[in-house]
This record gives sequence, structure tokens and C-alpha cells, in this order.
Amino acid sequence: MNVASDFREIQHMTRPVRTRFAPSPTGFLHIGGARTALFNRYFADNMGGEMCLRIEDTDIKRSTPEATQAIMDGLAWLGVAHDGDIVLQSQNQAAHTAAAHALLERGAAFKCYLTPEEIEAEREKLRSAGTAFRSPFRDGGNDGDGPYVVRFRVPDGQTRISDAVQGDVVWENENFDDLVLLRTDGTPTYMLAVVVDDHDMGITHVIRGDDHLINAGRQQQLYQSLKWDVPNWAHVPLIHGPDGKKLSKRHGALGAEAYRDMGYLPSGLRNYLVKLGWAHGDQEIFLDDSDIAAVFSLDGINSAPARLDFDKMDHINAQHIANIEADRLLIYAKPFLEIEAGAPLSDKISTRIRAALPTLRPRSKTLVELATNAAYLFDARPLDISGKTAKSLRREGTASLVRALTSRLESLEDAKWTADTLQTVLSDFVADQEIGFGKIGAPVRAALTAGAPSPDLHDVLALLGRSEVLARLDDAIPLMG
RNA sequence: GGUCCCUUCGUCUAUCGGUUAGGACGCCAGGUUUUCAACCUGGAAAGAGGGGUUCGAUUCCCCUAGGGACUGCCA
Repeated sequence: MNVASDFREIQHMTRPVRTRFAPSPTGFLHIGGARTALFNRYFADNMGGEMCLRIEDTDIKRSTPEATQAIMDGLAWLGVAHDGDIVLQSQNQAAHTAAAHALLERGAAFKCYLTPEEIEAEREKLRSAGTAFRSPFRDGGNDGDGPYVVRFRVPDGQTRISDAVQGDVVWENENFDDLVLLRTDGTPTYMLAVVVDDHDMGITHVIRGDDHLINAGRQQQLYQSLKWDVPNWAHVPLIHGPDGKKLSKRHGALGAEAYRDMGYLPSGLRNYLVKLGWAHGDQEIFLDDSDIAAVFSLDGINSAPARLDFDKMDHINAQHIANIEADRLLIYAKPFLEIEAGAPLSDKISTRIRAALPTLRPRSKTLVELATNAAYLFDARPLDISGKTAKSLRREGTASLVRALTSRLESLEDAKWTADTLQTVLSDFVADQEIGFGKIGAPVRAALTAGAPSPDLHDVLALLGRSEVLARLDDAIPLMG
């Protein structure tokens, strides 16, 4: 080993970790892509490195600024930050074509004059024969004319990659096509562009979906022909739907924004997603991302595909709702509350909801549930009480009991209108009347909440406030037996 | 068709040749109880099938079956 290669070796080993998330702009941030982004982020954080974002827009026809924006919005909502500027692959064409020409010069690539029709006929034959495509132009000497593409001349032998998740994978090179590097119009293809960009960006670890596993073989050949260092590979299994099939439109909920709209907290989704296919002992709940980053490693990633499980997602999200700080919870919950209320929240209602948070948290797995659980706080008077709930009011003697309670409540001044004193008032009342709590509890709850899910009665009284309670009670008296 | 990847409770997973195969979600039963939750206790529930290797396989190897990816001048 000479000094130069020795130096390169050391440099390679000490190169700072740099990962990348490289989605193609297809319209939204795919939930599987979101998890890939998370893996890249946590791995980089764990290694004290960086994660870059690159948009794979080599296919100009199918790429739009809107789609790119949608992905960025998705990442922003999910809370996955990237380091440095966003790289648009389409901006690096010059480097891509330069690499293709370098390959051409050293005979690792060639010009192929086959027409699309000829190729199609050829592939037809090869498919039944079970062999890979080899261009008749690969060995030169018979220059054609007319339009051509630049193809990679697949080397002989075999290709072995070492994958952090899948282990060592070996292919006979005869299974690889002579793939296109430059199209007829001179534009680079994806396969060339990724290699050049990953190299130019100094990417040390390529962490992506295992639909790219075979591409890693192709790309490694390219790296080697270009005489570049091969990055570390990590191909993570795809996410499947609850039915075990590949995630598709049929399953709904493909994009991150769908999960946002279902009422998941970004931190809850991050927790669920990173735990899907990655394990660290028995720990399931990670409330703090830095705890994940501290223990995240590639060899904790399972090599089998995982199914989405909404029950588990709900459970993890519930833990995050229970623990996130109030201000942030309110920010995320606001749109859901306003949908539930059908109107913007008044200051009075907002204050009421904030006060109710401790009772709202433990019964809400999603923000949608939180909003429905908060409905009793902002429902307009008079409440619409019907069905089974109305029945609990009609019981003989209820009206007089409630009136008795009401007079005690009326005598309670505003300053003493707290959950604690109200609880005492209620239990004293029940004791004095020598009745079970249900006898007064059920109708009062019906009158105050119309049967909507609600916390302990004294909490309901405290949260609603003195005048609202008295008014709602008064509203319901005529309905009582 | 060809190449490659994958296979532990219903689901997500732990186990890095020797365990009563552990945890979580969900489910069931009980407790608490003022609706709905939360919470507490307990329970049922797994190594795809078949061959090897080994004193000993869930763990290593092979075959079969099943699932998946790729097979584009898409990414």
C-alpha cells in the first residue's frame, strides 16, 4: 500500500457522515419516504453528521415546482430538517454529462444507435431467454449514424455490495443490462445522476427503500468505473398496508398530509414511523427525538417489510398528546377544534379548552378525538338533548333534586368555583340527600353535556364556569321529570 | 420468465447456538367507576413446511411454499 492510497483510506474512514433524502417530486411526501427521511435524519444525528435533501427531478416532464413544494411542506410539518441547501438534480446536468463522457473516453460506456423499435424487439427475445440486454454497439468498431444514446458497458464478472441492512448481496454481471446513461437528447438518466450527485455531495451513506437494492449493484459498477469511493449502502424494507400488500392508492393515506389530517401529532408520527422496522430493545415510546438519535443505528433496522398498524399508531400518538406541552398541543389542535365548532374559537372558548387540557389529553388518541371530546365545552345553548340521554332526565323527582343542587351551586361564589370545592359540594349534596351519586350525576351530566364524552362531573362544572352551568341546568329543567 | 430480497404471537418486534421464546399494540377477564377514557392486575396468543450441520437449533446451510423488489431513453 502506497502513501497516497493509505491517505485516501484514512480520509475515507474519517470522512464526516453525510446522508441524503432524495425523493422524486411525485406530488406529495409518501409515508414510506417520510420514514426513509427519518432514518437518514436520525442516523446522521447519531453520527454527528449531516443529512441533505435532493430532489430527483431528472425527468423534467414529470416534475413540477408544486410537487417539490408539497414534499418540502410535508417534511416541514413532520419536523424533519435537512442540512444545507436543497439540491435540484436537474441543476447538475453538466456534471452528469461530464461523467458520461469520461466513461465514454475510457471505453466504459459507448454510443448505441439502436432505435427504440429495435430495442423493443430485442428485449422481447431476451425476456423469454432470461438474459440481460447487450447492445451490439458495446464493443465499438461499427459506428452507426443518426441519433444515439450513451450506454454503460456492463463489465464482466460479478458485483458484490455490502449492505448494512440486507447483508452481502452478489449478482452475476450478466444479469445487468447495458443501461442508458445519456438519452438521445443528451440528458442524463437517473442512474447516472444519482451516482454523480451522491459523489459530488460527499454522501457517505445511502439509506433508501429496498426497491433500490438492485440499483445499488448497477450504481456500484458505475462508481468503480468512475474510480470513485463507493458509499455505504443501507436498503430498508418497504412499508406495507395493513393487509400485507404493497402500499398503494387503494389503501388511502399515502401522503404525510393524510396523517396530519387524521389528527396525528408530528412527534407521534415520527415515533411510530421510526419504530416501524427499527427496534431498540423494548422501548416503544420516544417522546424526545434526541433520545432516538442517541441510540439509532442501522443494524437495528429489520430486514423484513412491516405493515402499517393504526391501533399502534393511535397508542403512540396518545402518549405524545398526553405529554406534549400545552402551547404546542393547542397549535396543532386548533384546526380540528374549529372544524368541530364550525367557527373560529373565541377567546373565552380557547381559555376554557386550555383549562380542560388535562382532562382532554388522556381520552384522546388523535386530535380528531380531542376535538370531539372538547365539543361539550363550546356547544351552543340550548343543548340538543335526545335519546338515551334525555331519558335520564325524565326520571321521577329529578327536577326537584336538580333544583336543590342548583340552589347550592348558586350560593357558591365565583371565587370558590373550583373543581375541588365543587367535588365537596357534590359529595355533601349526595350525602345530605342520602342518594347514590348516579341519581344526581346522570341528569346533571346530561343537562351539561347532552351525553357527549366528558370528564369527571366536578371537572365539567369547573371547566364550564358558574354562569354557563347554571344556564344549561336551567335550560334542561323543563325536560326533567 | 429471469435476477435479487424477505418469512418469530393477529400486528410491530427482542433473541446475535443452550431462554418457562421477552416486550408493545390489539383482544379477553377482573379491579377502579359518575358518562367516555385513562390507569392497575391477570390471561389467551408465535419460530411457514421439509431436510441437513451440531451434544444442542428460532438462531448456521440447502430445498419447497408464500410475500416483495427489479427487469424503461421513470425515478
